[in-house]
This record gives sequence, structure tokens and C-alpha cells, in this order.
Amino acid sequence: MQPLFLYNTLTRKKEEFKALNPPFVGMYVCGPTVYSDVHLGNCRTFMSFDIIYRYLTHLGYKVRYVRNITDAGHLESDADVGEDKISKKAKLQQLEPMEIVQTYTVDFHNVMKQFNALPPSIEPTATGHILEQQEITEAIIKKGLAYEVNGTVYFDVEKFAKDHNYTALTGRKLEELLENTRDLDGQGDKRGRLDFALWIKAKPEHLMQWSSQWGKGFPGWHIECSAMSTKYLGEQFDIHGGGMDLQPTHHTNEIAQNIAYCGKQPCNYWMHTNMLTVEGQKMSKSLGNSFLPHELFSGNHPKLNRGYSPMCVRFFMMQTHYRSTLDFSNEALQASEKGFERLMESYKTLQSLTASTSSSEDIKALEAKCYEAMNDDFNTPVLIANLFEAVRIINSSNDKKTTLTQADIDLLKKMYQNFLFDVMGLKLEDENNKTTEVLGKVVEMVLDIRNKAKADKNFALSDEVRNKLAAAGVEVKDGKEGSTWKI
RNA sequence: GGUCCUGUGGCCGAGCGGCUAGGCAGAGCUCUGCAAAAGCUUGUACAGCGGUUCGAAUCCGCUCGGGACCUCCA
Repeated sequence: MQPLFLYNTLTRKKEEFKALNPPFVGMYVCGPTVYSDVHLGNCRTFMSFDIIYRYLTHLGYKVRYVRNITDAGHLESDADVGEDKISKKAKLQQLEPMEIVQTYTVDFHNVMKQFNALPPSIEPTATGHILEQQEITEAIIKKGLAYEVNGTVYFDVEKFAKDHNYTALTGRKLEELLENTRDLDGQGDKRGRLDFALWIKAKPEHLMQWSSQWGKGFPGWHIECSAMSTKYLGEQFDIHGGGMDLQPTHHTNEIAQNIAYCGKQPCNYWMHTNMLTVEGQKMSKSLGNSFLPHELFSGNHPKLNRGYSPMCVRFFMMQTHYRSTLDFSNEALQASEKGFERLMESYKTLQSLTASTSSSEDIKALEAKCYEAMNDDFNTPVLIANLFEAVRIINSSNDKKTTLTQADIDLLKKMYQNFLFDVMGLKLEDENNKTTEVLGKVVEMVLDIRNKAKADKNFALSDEVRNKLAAAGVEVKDGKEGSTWKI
């Protein structure tokens, strides 16, 4: 297996990936909270990990990819006075909390399918693992690293930090965190300012609550990931991922919980994806500057000139490295769309290339560069740059300006299959249905007639036909060996 | 306020001590009845000011922008 390097947030550098138990790989990614529509920022993270999942699989690893669904509801503030998001929405719409969960889970799956993201191997829900969360909470209390006050259980961060590095993931200093944490309401029961809840006492009106030895309540915000990753991937696994915004609080606390529970770091590699921005600002639900995926597809949004297909958006995202911020704009989207079309067009051209006895291009070297790019922390922008080199070669061979042997043509086909379709998860947009089939025949017939006009040098008529077809959305291109067209 | 990240040609976006990124847009050429497509050629970019070095977009310092986290968020 070829060496793969990835950036580990824990060590803040690129490291060679070594699976704990090859060829098996355990990967956990923090999934969405299903209390409203997924927005593009979520999608970007999941698409980045989709590529990572696909590439690991391509390299021959047997990956168990676990991505949770947070359906138990998180508090609105880091204190036990908030109301959980899911039940808030539920009251608003007069729906059962699980009805909200169901609606948005289905919506989430639909969107990810449109983006051609593979489903994870296991997609566990927080509400399905209440017992596991309670067990871990209890175990942490027994270790003396958590305490119960009035039905709420808190993790004792300062006590934990005496024997362990609480801030390993961020590299911050504990003292600074203690000094800089803002004063928040409702922190009265906590012993330390950094302490966080493992189990929260529910008020009677709280819709989502479960029985526990500490009374009626619901799990804290970080414990679900510890519970589910441990259950499905073991106490230690290979990769843990999520958005960068989860790093300082959610993931830091998750590590603390795992170490408190079983004495081990949950995983060797922590990977974080960067944020999506709109006009320079983080796209976020709370800022209200997010587009919904369907708004992007339809173009039905004040900030968008028109719609962009899911594959175009996926390609657009792949043109930026997962650890860089990605800014959304119409111009950038349009530029990507053109590039994407050219790339996909070249795949069709590749199918009809004629072989020569020798090659004027080094396809093997190009393939090696593609692997090199992906092995360097999943550098999809560089991979795409290499694929555009392949586009140039294919087009130029089609123009008879370069030559390729059959073996090289086959290798190019393999590269497209491997990198474009299997690893990047792009696909040709669907054009196969009866209407287009009939339309194809009609266009061919019109072009036949037009060719007769051309043969008679009746260019006025042939141009008129071409213009009218163009107006109807059919683009005609005249080549040496006849005309081609596309919609 | 604290901690950290970031600033690349008209736009997007890689690179992160010496070697072409790439895409989109623009210009020229080839091909073509014309057009389109495609190919080829073309851009003397690295916020500013200092410093380290034989050599810096890439390392260090300062200044000025932008952003993230510190509070639920992918």
C-alpha cells in the first residue's frame, strides 16, 4: 500500500497514516443535528470525508465509517438553562420531536444523495444510545472525574487536567482558558468554569427526556460521540473528523471523556475541515447567511444569479483543499461549472479516441502525479489540475496533434474511473430518459437536412437552422467529420 | 480583551526556501464558408516595510487588512 500523509490536528503536522489494524480502518465523523435543513457548510464537511472514505477504500483499506445523527437535542447555550433545539422547534410547529427529527433526517439523506456522497457504514443516533451514554457518565463519576449536582452531572475539567493534557487538541493553555472563559448565566452548579455537562436534568415541560439514576434528564452535548464511537469502533480507532468549529470545545471534551472513561486517546488522527464562507463570513445557521442546498440547485436565493447542479457544486468544493476556507460567489461557481463541463466532455471524447502505435505523452507519470496529490493530505485541487492535463492530452489526441497507444488510452480511462468517478465521486449528469432519446433523434434529423443545405452552399439556411437550434438550447458544432451537438 | 489562522495575477485557487500549479475570464494564432469547439502561444502574481539566506510568495519581526475560536454550530 502506498504511503499516505495526512494532517493531524493533534500534532499540527502532516504524518504518514498508519492504520492500527490494517487493512481495517475505523473512521468517526461528527454528523449533523437534525433540527432544521442541512446547509452547505455541513455538506462540505461531509463531502470532504466522503472523499477521504472513498480514497482510503480505493487504496485497499476496509473502512468502517461511522457518522452519527444528533437527534437528542443540544442546548442553546453552554448552560443548563437553555431549551433543547429540537423540542423548541417541535413546540413551534406543534409536532412531536421525533417528527422533526424524521423530517430533517430524510432531507439530509436526500441532499447527500444528490451530492453523490456514499452513505456511512453505520449511522447511529443519539437517542438510540441513551443507555450507553448513561453508562459512560456513571463510569466517569466512579473514576472521580465527574460529579452530580441536583440531577445534572458535570465533568470536572480541572481535576482531569491534573493528570492529563486537557488542551492537547488546541494547544491552548489551561490557565488562559480559565481566565478567558466568559461569564455565563446559569453556571451556578458547576464547580469549575470549564466543567461541562454529561447529563442534564430536564424540566417537566422538556419534551425529550429519559429516566436515569440521576432523575429525568437528557444527555450532554459531547457524550454521544464518545458513546457511539466507542461502541462501534472500539476504545481506540484510526481517524476522527469533523468541522473545525468542533475542535476547541466538542472534540476537546470528547477526548477528555474518553480518557476519563477508559484511559485512552480515542484515536490517532484528528482531521478537521475548514469553514465555508459567504462574502468572507462563516456560513452558519446562527448568522442566517446560509443557503440551503435546494436554493443553490434552483438558484432561488437573493445572492444567486441562477442555479448550479449538485455535481457542479461538488466539483467546485473539490477545487479547494479541505483545510482552506472556501468562499461562495456566483463568479467562482460559474468558473467551476465551465471547467467541470470541459472535464466531463473530455471523458466522452476519450471513449472515441483512436490508438496509435506510439505515445507522445507520458500517461503513467501523470497517473503517478494524481496519486502523489491524493497521498499528500488528499489534495484534490492538485489532483484536478493533473486531470486537466489529461484533458489537454485527450483533446489534443482527438485533434491528431498528439498520439496515444491503446494501452495509454486504456490507462486514461482507468484514471478517469479511479479519480474522477470513484475517488472524487463525480458523475455525468443524468440525461438518459425517453424525452432526451426522442429529442436526440429529432435533432439528428434536423441536422441531416441542414447538411444538405450546406452541401448546396445554402449557408443562409444552414446558419438559420443552427441559430434557431441554439435559441432552443441545442448547441451545434461543425467539425471535419460532421456536426456534433449538445444541450 | 485573549488564543490562533490567513492576505497569491481581472476572479477563484494550489504551492510554503531554488524547479510550469490548475480553472475561469482576456489577447493572438491554427482549423473553419462563417461560428462554435479544440489545440498552441501569451500574463513578468505573491498586502506593506525591514531582517535571515548564495537564493524567499515560502523562514523571522513589525505594520495594515480579513477570518475563526473563546457560547450551540460542520
